[in-house]
Amino acid sequence: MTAPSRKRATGRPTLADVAAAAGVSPITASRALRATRGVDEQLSARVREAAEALGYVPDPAARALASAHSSQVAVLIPLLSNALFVDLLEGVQRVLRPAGLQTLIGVTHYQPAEEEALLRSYLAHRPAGLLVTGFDRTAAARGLIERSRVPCVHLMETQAAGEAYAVGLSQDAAGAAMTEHLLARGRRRVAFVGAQLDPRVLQRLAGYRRVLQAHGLHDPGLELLDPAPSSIALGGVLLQRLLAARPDVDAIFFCNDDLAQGGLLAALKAGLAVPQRVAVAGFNDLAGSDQWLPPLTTIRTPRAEIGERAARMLLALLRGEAVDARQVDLGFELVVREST
Amino acid sequence: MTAPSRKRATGRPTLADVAAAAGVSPITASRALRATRGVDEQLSARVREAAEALGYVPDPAARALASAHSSQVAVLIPLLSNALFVDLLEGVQRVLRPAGLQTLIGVTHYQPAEEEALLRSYLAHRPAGLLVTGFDRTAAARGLIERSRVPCVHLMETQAAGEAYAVGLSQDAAGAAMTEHLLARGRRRVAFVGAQLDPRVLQRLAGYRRVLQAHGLHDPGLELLDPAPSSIALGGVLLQRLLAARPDVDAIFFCNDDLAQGGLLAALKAGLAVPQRVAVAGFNDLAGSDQWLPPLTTIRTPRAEIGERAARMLLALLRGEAVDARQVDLGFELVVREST
DNA sequence: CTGAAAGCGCTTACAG
DNA sequence: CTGAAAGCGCTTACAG
Repeated sequence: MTAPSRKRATGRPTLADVAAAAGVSPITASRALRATRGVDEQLSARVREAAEALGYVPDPAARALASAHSSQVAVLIPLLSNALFVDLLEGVQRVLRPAGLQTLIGVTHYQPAEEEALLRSYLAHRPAGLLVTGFDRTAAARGLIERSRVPCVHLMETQAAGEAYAVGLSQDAAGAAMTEHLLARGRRRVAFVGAQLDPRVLQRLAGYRRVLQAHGLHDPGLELLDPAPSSIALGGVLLQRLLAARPDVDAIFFCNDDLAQGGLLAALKAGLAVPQRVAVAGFNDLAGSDQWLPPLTTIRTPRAEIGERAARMLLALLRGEAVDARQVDLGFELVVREST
Repeated sequence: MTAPSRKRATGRPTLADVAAAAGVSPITASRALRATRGVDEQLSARVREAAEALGYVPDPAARALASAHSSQVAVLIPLLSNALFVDLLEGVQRVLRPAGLQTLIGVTHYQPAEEEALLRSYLAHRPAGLLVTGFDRTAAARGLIERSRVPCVHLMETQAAGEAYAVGLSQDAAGAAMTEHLLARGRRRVAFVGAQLDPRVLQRLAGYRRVLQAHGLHDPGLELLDPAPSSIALGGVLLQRLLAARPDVDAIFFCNDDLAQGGLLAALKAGLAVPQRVAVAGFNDLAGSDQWLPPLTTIRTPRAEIGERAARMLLALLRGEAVDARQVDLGFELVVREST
């Protein structure tokens, strides 16, 4: 009888097996493999060899149960169908995976209620950390995060962060910068076309307003806001709607590149000269915007870097290291192409 | 002293608390909450009330450890930056979430080695189920899946499934259908432009070849294959390269919409009349393709349905229910617009 | 239909 | 630096 019939065993080697093979106690094996505290280097090496030889893989469930912390980080984003958030996720995973942390992706569809439900479900898993988008959530969700005491870093925005950890950029400043650019190009009737109307779009809008007001050029009739989700198709529709209402418009600041791309296609279709007749700008610098007709002027946002930096901040928090700045503003870049 | 100082307790109510409140044993409480076997309806109701009153949330780690199965399903896809896979995921989550299963998303970047590493890491979590893309993986990865005995459904392809569970469409037939369409439009020098060159692209290529060969029109010089990742920019580049090499081409079948969109933009830029001078077709019917200039002829793939159907098949397997068909072909739709 | 016992595979907290 | 004991919060397998 080589294998004693342990009734419920899974067949996978356990820490006890590794410990036995290395001739140490399970706790010592545990400590050696986690490199947690001073374990004699010789013993440590023996344990690692034994683990290697047996093909030992720690059981995350047992680990989570015993330590009250899983090795998963929950990330909540509004949408997966927006390249912006995909880039953000790639940045996050690039940092988290090498650190042995898994990413649990939750998609909120811009619905606070959905986010709250996801939070409940994910918090039950006692994630090691939490990454959430922006600050716009239900009071209940905020309470859940706080009471869970799980370290949490906020993504994309830095405004209104208060004491919270956050990595992002000033959406307001970026909106202002684009508006300044359009004015510098000699435009005077600058429209803002927004969809989805999530907090970040509204912050860009605030920047746009501030600049126009400062120049005495703000005209509420040039703001076109639609709560529908952004898309190329909607960009075309909104361009038409705006032109019908305000044929005198000489520049359009679309709140993101999807809309702007659709706007440009619609302009081409309608024979509307861009930028001669009307300048067109976007936001985010998504893939393809540089290939457009004409190439699109936009704001490049460092979303991959935001993801990486936020993940590194979270790692620091998990390790109990000091975080020098609770809020990190990674800025943006105005990319001027032929559409303005 | 109300709260006895249980040293390592988390403060959250446990199954024992619920059982005590309901006046039953923990096992009965467990069974009542899982609705697993005949528990007296009265007791069951009492347990559910107690759980509700205490705000009890089962600990997934404890559950996983005791049952040897987590409530997570690992999904491996090549890329998140392709809308195709995002739609697939949405379909999967739409079915899995209501069933109480969480989705663990792994991105392989089309690298079999990366997929194998992800598989190792995810399998350590003893997922309840596995959803993987296609059949192109390392032998080691195949072995891992098999030995894990975790139910696995394959996505997107049905070809070469053998005994495996799979939900998808015949990429080959879709490639053939598009080629037939171009021939029916009177085109005779039909090019195939492919990038990434993953198995599904090659299957579309096979369909294309088969049809052209049947018509005696196959010309290897009209196949342009580039292993680089697909993008709008690459579509433009490949269009130029093809035209330079074969100015006589009268139709171009791009292996996906990203490339085709870029090809159309480049054609516009170059003043190349589409479809008069050359017809252009894509694959997948991504967002925006209907808004293009001209609107793009393409193949609509039912990826959301594939995700849903695969998830439902997985649920059936988890419940030990019979699955009538191991392979499900959900077909495709030829969408003819003005570009051909 | 219900339950007492044992166990899942780890780590914490306490000693030495 | 190392370890024996206890425990994390559930479910399985066996009785009755």
